[in-house]
Amino acid sequence: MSIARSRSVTISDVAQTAGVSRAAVSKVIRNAYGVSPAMRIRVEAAIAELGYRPSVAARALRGSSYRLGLEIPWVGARFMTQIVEGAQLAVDGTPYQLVLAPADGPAYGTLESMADGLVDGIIAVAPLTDAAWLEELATRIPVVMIGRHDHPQRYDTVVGDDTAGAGAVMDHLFELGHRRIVHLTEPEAVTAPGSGTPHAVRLQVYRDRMTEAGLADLIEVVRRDDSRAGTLAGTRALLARDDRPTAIFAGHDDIAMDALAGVAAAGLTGRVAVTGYDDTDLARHPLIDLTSVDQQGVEMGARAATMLLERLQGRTEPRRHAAATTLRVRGSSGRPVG
Amino acid sequence: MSIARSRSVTISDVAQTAGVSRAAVSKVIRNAYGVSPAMRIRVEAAIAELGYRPSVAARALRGSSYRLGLEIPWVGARFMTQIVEGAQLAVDGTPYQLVLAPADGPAYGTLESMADGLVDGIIAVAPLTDAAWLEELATRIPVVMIGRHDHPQRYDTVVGDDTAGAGAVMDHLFELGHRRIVHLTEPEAVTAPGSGTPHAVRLQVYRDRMTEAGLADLIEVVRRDDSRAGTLAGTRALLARDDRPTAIFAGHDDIAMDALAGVAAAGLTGRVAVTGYDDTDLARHPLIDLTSVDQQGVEMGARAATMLLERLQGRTEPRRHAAATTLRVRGSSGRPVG
DNA sequence: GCATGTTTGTAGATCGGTCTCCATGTGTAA
DNA sequence: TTACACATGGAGACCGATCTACAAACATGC
Repeated sequence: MSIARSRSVTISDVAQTAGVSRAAVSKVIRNAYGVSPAMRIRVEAAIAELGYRPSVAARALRGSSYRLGLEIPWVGARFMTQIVEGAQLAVDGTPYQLVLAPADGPAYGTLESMADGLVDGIIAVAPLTDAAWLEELATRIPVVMIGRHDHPQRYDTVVGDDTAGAGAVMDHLFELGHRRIVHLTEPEAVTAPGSGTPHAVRLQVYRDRMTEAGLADLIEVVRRDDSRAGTLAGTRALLARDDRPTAIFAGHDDIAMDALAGVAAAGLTGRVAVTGYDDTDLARHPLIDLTSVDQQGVEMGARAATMLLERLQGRTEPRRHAAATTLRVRGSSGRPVG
Repeated sequence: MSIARSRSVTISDVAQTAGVSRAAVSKVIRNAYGVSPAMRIRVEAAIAELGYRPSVAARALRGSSYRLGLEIPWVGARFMTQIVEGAQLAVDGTPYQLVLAPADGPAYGTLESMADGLVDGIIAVAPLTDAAWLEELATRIPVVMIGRHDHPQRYDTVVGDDTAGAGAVMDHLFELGHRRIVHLTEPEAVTAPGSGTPHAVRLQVYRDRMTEAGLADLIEVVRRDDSRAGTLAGTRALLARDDRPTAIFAGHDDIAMDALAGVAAAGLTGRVAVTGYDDTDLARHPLIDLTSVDQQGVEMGARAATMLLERLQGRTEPRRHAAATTLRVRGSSGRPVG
């Protein structure tokens, strides 16, 4: 007994039931000009009676799909939770729906696929994507990028103040008396000098501060490779040395979690300071208690969505929002030991 | 200087460039029958030259959008990471794209909005959604539900073996010598008896096992309310009592994290056993080291996506996949203390 | 009463594909 | 050579909305 897929209710069905034209129904649902109260009532009754819902595909073909696409690198990244939450907040109450698309690396494929008519606008967290390519994309569809330090012409950016944030971390560690500080960050590709990614900036700040403090020869950058296991091994090797670091400045909280795991595995919990970035909910957990930089991820997500909505209203000049940062000092960063 | 939004390349442009009809181009991109090698080459050249990409909206209007929708309750839920990862794996290599939609509660709105033509099929994690409503939805679009113990006629289900999983937890705690075991779970709505949600089943198993063990009067169910703060307060109140529980069986790992936080805040870390469910990546972290039930979330996500793809191929009889569970014993669950 | 302006509702083109015929060309069997 | 099957490409309807132009109805001012 196979059930035939039931064709859904179209605008024509509503028009017929209400005894009006399709155009009239369209006007009612779009709240357009030229509808008498009497007709509105009849049409709305018909819509309710039939349970009509406009087809997104048909709408998108002519006008807009009322969908906003939010591309994120990996659902598991804790920071993304903040971004998504913020974006959702900003979109609530508007006629727009948020749609998420997970992507890998520079996300060209995912971004293209969203631009293929799925959504009216795009918010993306894609630090590696080529700026020129994005400019071109932005000629086809409104775009807001999160976490880029570039100054684009056709899209908006929302970015944290990584210079201040990373600076606050370094200040904090120096004040505690740390000198042998390691920076644990993302792979090369994500931190290439001049690439303008948040992690490139944080890395640069680390280097600069170390140098300014006369600790240039203690500069050490460890990269997390793709596997968590690799990061763990790297961290352990680092901690096994005689001149092991007294502090680890991790590029973000997820990396910091790996660092904490490495420190714990080496039996050094509490004896090596660890700091994170993003102030994710885990950082607040008493068993983690991670010093981290709050860059207002929720606010960033909300701003990005708001900017996108503005663009959909017609704005074309680029905007840029820089989120302020606050260092949240917690138990994971103590004075140097041993 | 406002840049006009550039109209994108359509199938007609390609047809003109290649000197063939629109229908011919359509055939080529769909890999349909009736295309000579010569024409294929010309058309493909034109496509490449113009950088043509078919409009999803237009395609969806007639045929399919090649998008699969995955509805998830909350991006922050750790278990969802596994589901999404699995689904992504299963979809990779097919012409389909995965699209995520966050939802709240029963998700009617979100599910409707996906069914409005955005996607060709739906995977959803929505334990609260009414079964009859889903049956109706499934007449309009293929549906696969994750985490439901019902036996639907028109949609597929992928569900963990909650009876075995929760049973394994209780066995484990009993073996360790625990008697005063509290079950920390979701709000009432999610655990209503007979609702068939995973959490309702886990709760029932808890009750049954306690009763079978002659511990009926020690049964105690604490619910996490919406706020994390509330859960924490509840846990602390629980732990402040003279007859405080020696073990907390949490409904899933995120709840277990709250429980661990509560235990830590009460200064009882290591003295109260805590178990979770889902075996999320956090459970493996040495600072958390949480005993948890592995129900193969990645596999569940992958199965769900595969089932949906099968339905898109034409299958209509309902299928059901029950994932096996394995208890991962870690440091968070020790023998009763004090 | 008539010209004019304002509402109100409709007809029909349009968006960019898919898909069902149908016409033509080519190869093969009788 | 004729008949027929089959391979190939195209014409045109269609999907379900939006939106412009326009017609009809109605109100207003002189």
